Amino acid sequence: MAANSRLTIAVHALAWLALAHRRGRDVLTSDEVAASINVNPVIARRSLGDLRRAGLVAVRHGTGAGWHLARPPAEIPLSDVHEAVEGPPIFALHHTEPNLDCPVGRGIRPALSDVYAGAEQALHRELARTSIADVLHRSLEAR
Amino acid sequence: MAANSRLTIAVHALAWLALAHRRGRDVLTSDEVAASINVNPVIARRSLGDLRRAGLVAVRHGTGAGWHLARPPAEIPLSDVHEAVEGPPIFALHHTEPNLDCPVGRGIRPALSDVYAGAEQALHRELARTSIADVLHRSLEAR
DNA sequence: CTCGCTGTAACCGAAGCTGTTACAGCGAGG
DNA sequence: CCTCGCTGTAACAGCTTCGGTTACAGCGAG
Repeated sequence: MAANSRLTIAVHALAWLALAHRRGRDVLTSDEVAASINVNPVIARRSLGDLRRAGLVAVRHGTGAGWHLARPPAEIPLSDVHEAVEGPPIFALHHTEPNLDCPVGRGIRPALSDVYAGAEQALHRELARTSIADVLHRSLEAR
Repeated sequence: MAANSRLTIAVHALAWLALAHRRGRDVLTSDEVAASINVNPVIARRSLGDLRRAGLVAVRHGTGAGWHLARPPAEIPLSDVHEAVEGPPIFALHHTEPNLDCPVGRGIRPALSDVYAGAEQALHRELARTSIADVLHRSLEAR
């Protein structure tokens, strides 16, 4: 049960909001979003809250409340979604300080930090190549 | 304490083996490797075991036993190390099957699988640009 | 045969994530 | 101004993963 499905949940929610809007539904409640993803409504609200803080969705309160996209789906790259829901970095350095009597132990951390930063950037660039509109389009045709 | 430092530990071990070899030490014991990384010897052995299964290091048994690189350090890209010690994939799909009554729920999984596969490949390509020899060189000069 | 090191299994504690319950806050509509 | 539905968040349980630790069997050079 313990893996990073946060990006999956967020992308699913955004794609569903985009499709609902195209069908004339201006807003969806968190329960409706959760029902499509098949997760607990609180999970959906947590994800939607992350997306709201990142400015990707907006919420309406009161009677007839619900969520809607804050931008056209073609202008939401997955890299933005990833940033919005991002958990811990992919790679971690040593938990405990390496042995500084060893020449490798003294200099390896900045060297690895550079490599890991480059790897995260590469990931980010790759995710930027796909938008929510792309995901929605491929989901609908892949049937 | 719960992050992926496995790649860090493996790269550190390989760089230390490379440096020791350059200094005339043909093999290192797992205790010596662990002392430099400052981790428990069993952790070092688990990592070295992964690297041995991937053909990156070799082990000598009996008296005078120890570990040594199976290839020159310049021919060990970090992508190979990553493959050797790889844990779970970066992104996971839904834990439970999405709601198939929703058009998004029906088609989103293959669409996301493709995106995630591309992201992992981008990561792999980026890691392939750096070798153990590069890491060792930068570690020694970054003082 | 001895001795040092390898190779694993078993277990612990910490941390993260999902799932669940519970409850305060907000605002449109009556 | 009160009601009602939905949002927003805290608190907790259960599961999994990871590193840390102990313990022990296996192997081979001398």
